Amino acid sequence: MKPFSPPPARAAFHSPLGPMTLAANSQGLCGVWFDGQKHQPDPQAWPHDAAHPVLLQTQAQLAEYFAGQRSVFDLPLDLSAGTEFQQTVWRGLLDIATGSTTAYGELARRIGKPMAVRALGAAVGRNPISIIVPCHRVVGAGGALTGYAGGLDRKTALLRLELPESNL
Amino acid sequence: MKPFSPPPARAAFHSPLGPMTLAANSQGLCGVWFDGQKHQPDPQAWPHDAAHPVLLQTQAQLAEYFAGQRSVFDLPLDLSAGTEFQQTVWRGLLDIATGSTTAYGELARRIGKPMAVRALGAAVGRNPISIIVPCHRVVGAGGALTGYAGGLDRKTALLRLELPESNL
DNA sequence: AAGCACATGTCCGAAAACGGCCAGCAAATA
DNA sequence: TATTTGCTGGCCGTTTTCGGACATGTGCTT
Repeated sequence: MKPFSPPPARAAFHSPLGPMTLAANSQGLCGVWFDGQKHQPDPQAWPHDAAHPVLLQTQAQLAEYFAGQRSVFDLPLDLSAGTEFQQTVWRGLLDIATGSTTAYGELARRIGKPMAVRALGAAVGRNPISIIVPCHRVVGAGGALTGYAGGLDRKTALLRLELPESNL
Repeated sequence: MKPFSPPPARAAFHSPLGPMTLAANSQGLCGVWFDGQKHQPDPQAWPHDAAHPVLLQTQAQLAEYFAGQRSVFDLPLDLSAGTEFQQTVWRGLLDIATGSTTAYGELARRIGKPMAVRALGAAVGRNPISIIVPCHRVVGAGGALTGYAGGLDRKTALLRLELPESNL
C-alpha cells in the first residue's frame, strides 16, 4: 500500500481552446488537462472544490496567459505522481522559456540521458500539467510538431500564442 | 488514479501470540496483522496515531477477546481494499460463529461460487483483518488446519482459545 | 534520398503461473 | 476387507511475466 497522500480537489477552466480540468492537492497543482485528451484520468475521481486556493490561482494565471499577458507561471507544483525518470523529464520542460522550442534529442541530452530519446518522448506525452509544464514546446529535430496529447491543433495554437510573429 | 480515500492511521497491539499492528481510516478498521506475517504491508506506510478512536476500540476488544471475555466484535470495518470477489469472501467469513469452523468448500458454496474453491482459499489467505474477520475458522474438508498467514501455530492457538474443550 | 536497426523507460494487454482446495482413484498398509 | 496415504487433474480469481508500442534521433545500408 502506498504512503499517505493528502486529499486532492478538482475544478474546471474554460479556455479558448476548449474546456479543461484542473487538479490540486495540498502539495500543489497536480493536473491540468484538456477535457477528453489522451491519458487524462477520470475527472470524477476527485471531489469538486471551486474554493481550493491553488486552483483559484491557476485559473487566474491561465486566464492571463491566454490573454497574452503572462509568460511565466508562479504556482506550487506536485509532480510526484510520475516515476523518477518522468519527473526528471518534466522538470526539464520547465527550463524551456516561453517563446522558444527544444527538440526531443536536445532535451534528452540536457537531462543527461542522450540515449533515452524515445523514452523521453513517451514521458513528455504523459505530462500531467499541460501548458504550465510546457510540453508543447518540444518539437522534432527538424522543427516539426510531432505530437501532442491534446491534439496537434492545440499545440500549434499555443505556440502561435507565444510567438505571434512566427509562421506556424 | 483511484477515488479519494481518507488518511489512515496505525497503532500497535501486544497480543499473547506476539506483537500486532492495527490500521484504520475514517471508514473504519482496515487492517489487523501479526507483525511479520505473510502479505502484511509495510507498517511504516501510515503515520502512527495512538489516539484514533477506532484503534482504541479495537485494542480494547482484542484484549477482552484474548482474555476469553468476548466472542463477538463490534467495530466499523473497511474492506474496500480488496477486489469484489475478495470482499464477498471476507464478508462470508464474518458469518462463521465463534467456536465453529467451516470448510473451504462449504464457504465457497455459501457465497454462491461452489466451483471457486481454490480462488477462495487464496482470498481467505489475503484477509487483511486477522482475528476480527475470522479467517482462522476455515479448515480443510477433512478438518485439517491447512494454512494460516500468521503461521499454523497461531491458528491452532486461536481455535483453542475459542473452543477450550476441543482436542487440538 | 529513402529505408532500417537500434537505444530507453513506461504502459497496456495477453498469457501463463500460482495458490491456505477437493474429489477420485491407485497403491500401500492393517 | 477396511482404512490410510499419495498422486492427478480440474476448478477460478489474482499476480506475475512478457512482448509490443510509443509525441525520436543517429548512423549505416541500399
